[in-house]
Amino acid sequence: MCQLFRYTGGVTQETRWLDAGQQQAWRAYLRMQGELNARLSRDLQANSDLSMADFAVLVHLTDVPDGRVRVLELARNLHWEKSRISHHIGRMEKRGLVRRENCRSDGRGAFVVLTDEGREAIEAAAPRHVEQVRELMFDNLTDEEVAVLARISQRVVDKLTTACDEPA
Amino acid sequence: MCQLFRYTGGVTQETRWLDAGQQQAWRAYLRMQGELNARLSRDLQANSDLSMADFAVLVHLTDVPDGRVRVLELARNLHWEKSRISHHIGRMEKRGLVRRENCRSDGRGAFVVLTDEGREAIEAAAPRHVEQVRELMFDNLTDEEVAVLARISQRVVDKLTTACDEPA
DNA sequence: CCAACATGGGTGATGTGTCAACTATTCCGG
DNA sequence: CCGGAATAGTTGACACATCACCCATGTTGG
Repeated sequence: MCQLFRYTGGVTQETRWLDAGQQQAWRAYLRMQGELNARLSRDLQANSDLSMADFAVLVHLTDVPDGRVRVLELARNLHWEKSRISHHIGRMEKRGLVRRENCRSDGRGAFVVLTDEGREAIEAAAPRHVEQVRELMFDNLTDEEVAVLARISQRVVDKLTTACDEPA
Repeated sequence: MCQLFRYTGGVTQETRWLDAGQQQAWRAYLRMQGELNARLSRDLQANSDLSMADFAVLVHLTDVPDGRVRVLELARNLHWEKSRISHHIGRMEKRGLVRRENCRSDGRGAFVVLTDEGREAIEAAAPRHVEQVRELMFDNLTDEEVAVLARISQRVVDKLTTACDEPA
């Protein structure tokens, strides 16, 4: 996922390849993305026995009344597919971090509910994880760089959400 | 992977939480990272029947004499673990994109070799993929933003590679 | 020469994400 | 009130990444 754009030959059509600066930025970005994720995941797992995905789910549950959310609302909020949520909730349920509950008002629906065990897990995990994000990312960045990162990310996300029909 | 840092209460220790700007940047970054990856992967798969990982391997192989590399050199270059490479090469071999070859000079060793089919696959896939990276990412960014992204990424990667022993 | 160790690489189990297909309920027009 | 469409959620098959462990070959000190 890192040397992606060394490839610059062999195709004769008029493809708009990346210029040198863009190539460098893209490779550096891919590498940061891959390794930062790997590192955070590994340490979170080792320290707290949670994956980043577990963490995201638990965070959202602590942030919602009664620690109860409808499954698809959780999915929308995390920008996950419904099947991903479903599988993941199943696995977390097995570990006792959450439990499912039927919804009275809509027979199709289900709630995901934070268990005490889940709450303890996230409260134990969060400080260390945040500290690590700070250390690996933000302590190395100026305020302006943080602002630019936010701006870039937001712009790309916007582009992604508008460009969902185009044939690519 | 996106609402990670709404969590700001419930812990009384003196944890250095993220400030508002950092939280926003972190969430936006996580979301960009997740969705950009998902989108590029999905389209690459749909258009060319390759994953990002396949692509990365094939790119490296086109970039090396005879399209032949030792397995661990490939791993080091992509910053992958050896078992990841091994599994992945196995799957790519089944699909005819690469093949393995024994190494005479070192009986333990093995080469990964690009097949004609693999070369055709990467040459067919690359232009569209690059075009999409441009469209989704670089066409939305000023030159300065690209430079900042590269700088940020590089600095975080450096931090990651130096901070490999610390207890997190 | 040989025992210990390092190195190159593979394997199987497990957790995870995606896609397509499925079930069950609810909604909505006639 | 009934039949079809939409909605909520689950399931199974598959690709993928990681971990721990394994085997074979090479290397090195005695």
